[in-house]
Amino acid sequence: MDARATIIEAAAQLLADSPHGDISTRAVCEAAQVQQPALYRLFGDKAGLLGATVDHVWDRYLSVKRAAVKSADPLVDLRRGWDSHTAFALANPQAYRLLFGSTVAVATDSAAEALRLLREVLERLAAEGRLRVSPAIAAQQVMAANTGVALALILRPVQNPDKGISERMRESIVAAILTDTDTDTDADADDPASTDSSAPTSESGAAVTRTPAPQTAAITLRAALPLVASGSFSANELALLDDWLDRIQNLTTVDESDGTP
Amino acid sequence: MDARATIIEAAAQLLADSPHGDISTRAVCEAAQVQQPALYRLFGDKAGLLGATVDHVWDRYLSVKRAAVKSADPLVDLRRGWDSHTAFALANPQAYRLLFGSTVAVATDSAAEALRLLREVLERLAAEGRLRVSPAIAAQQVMAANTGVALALILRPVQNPDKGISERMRESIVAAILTDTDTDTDADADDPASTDSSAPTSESGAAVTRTPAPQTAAITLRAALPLVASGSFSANELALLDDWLDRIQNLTTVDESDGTP
DNA sequence: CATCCATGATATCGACGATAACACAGACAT
DNA sequence: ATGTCTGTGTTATCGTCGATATCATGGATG
Repeated sequence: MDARATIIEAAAQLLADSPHGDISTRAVCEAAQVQQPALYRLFGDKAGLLGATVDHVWDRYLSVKRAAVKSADPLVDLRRGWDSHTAFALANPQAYRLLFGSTVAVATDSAAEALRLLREVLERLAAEGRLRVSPAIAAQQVMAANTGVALALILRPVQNPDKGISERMRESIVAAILTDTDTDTDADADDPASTDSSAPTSESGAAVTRTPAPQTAAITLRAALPLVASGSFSANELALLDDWLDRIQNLTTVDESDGTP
Repeated sequence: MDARATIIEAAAQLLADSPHGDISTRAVCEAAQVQQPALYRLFGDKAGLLGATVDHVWDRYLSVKRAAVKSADPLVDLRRGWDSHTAFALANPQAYRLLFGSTVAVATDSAAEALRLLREVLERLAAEGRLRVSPAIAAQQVMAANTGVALALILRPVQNPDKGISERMRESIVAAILTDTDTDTDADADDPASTDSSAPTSESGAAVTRTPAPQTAAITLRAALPLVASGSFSANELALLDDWLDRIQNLTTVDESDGTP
């Protein structure tokens, strides 16, 4: 096998196994059965090695992404791209941190292509007159928000145990960059998993828009609960009421026209 | 001066001057006129030194933030918090990267307090019935989006030369977490200087007049209660919940805690 | 005075990034 | 065949870094 490929493979493996994302060139050389000068002749620098390694990991990911067929609706492709971005970040946290959380290896080929694919989808949306802002600005916003949630999930899993934050942020950004006439197709024509829990309150369908959402009311009441704490309820009653309000505010979907047995 | 404070000051200075955010304990010791064992006795570890340094920079930032007076409209405070967060990231890029772009020194006191301040603002919004999601979820989303744009501005200034991305993202997230009746200001908020006075012109009238009355929230929730009836609650639970909401909506206690005119 | 603890200073260890110096093999032209 | 050039493998080394062992000193306190 090519020595360069062997070194990159070993570096990628060590990087994935490293808990802190820091690997040493010596360890890479030992794993790849190569001396240090060979590594420095091939990559010139440790940054070059890391860049090539991350580029390789991204390339494996992008090859799958490139093979994906374009949907008829570019909005579906946009959502798929967001989800695959988040999935890649969670699957390769160390490589992702190197690419999006540090100044090492900026603007590698794969990262540029990822951004290019995103822009292509957004330009398709713009061609259909569904974008509220320019594709360049929309791409900036989508990329920044996506990296924000991905880094939060990677770096702070304990503070952000909620796995739905990616879907929520995705729908928020989608609603922000799309025109108003397009915000009705958000929650239904999507992957069958559980992404419809993002914004069921106000605009998911015609059924709920008429009545005030109980989630919002529960949130409001819960926040105002300390004002009534003193006189009328015991501590236990308040605790139980708070539990129930929490249950209501976390309800996923309340469409009465759907799901009722 | 305290040796610990001297070391932290020197470390902060070196960190701010470092182009890549990597400082050595030896350089810190030389700058602070201290031997290495002293540093290790005081901070135990390099991570401890970095954590204390970043904590110190954050504390300076938070002292300004804490001193800021609360506005009558929590939405104004939310926007101010967002802008100051972005400004701090741009003013202290290296410290910001350490705190939000790496696993070093997670969950320090200052970072926790920053999140707590954000949650306080969001809870005030929730108490006024203007929040579409729970304060915890809204805080997650706001923080993730804010760090996303800040890191994009810091790490990729050439790819993101647009300085309005922070304001755009801010309004997108604001529109996403607020209820529909409150989302009328996102049309144009590009003015970077007058972020404090741009918003309240059109909405502060409707917003401030809304009192954080638990009675109103109870009425709203009670009206929406049939939507959550099936599935999550038993008939007896629903009956008791309805009784309690009735008790809350009939409360006659006057809230003297809030002195807003 | 004796004991103990906090601080200071020197030297050192192992790991790391990076490179110099040298050896060796093949390709090619003359 | 000889010489030169080039690419590659090997050893040894340099300077830096994080971290620590070791010893000395200087008070406090009893």
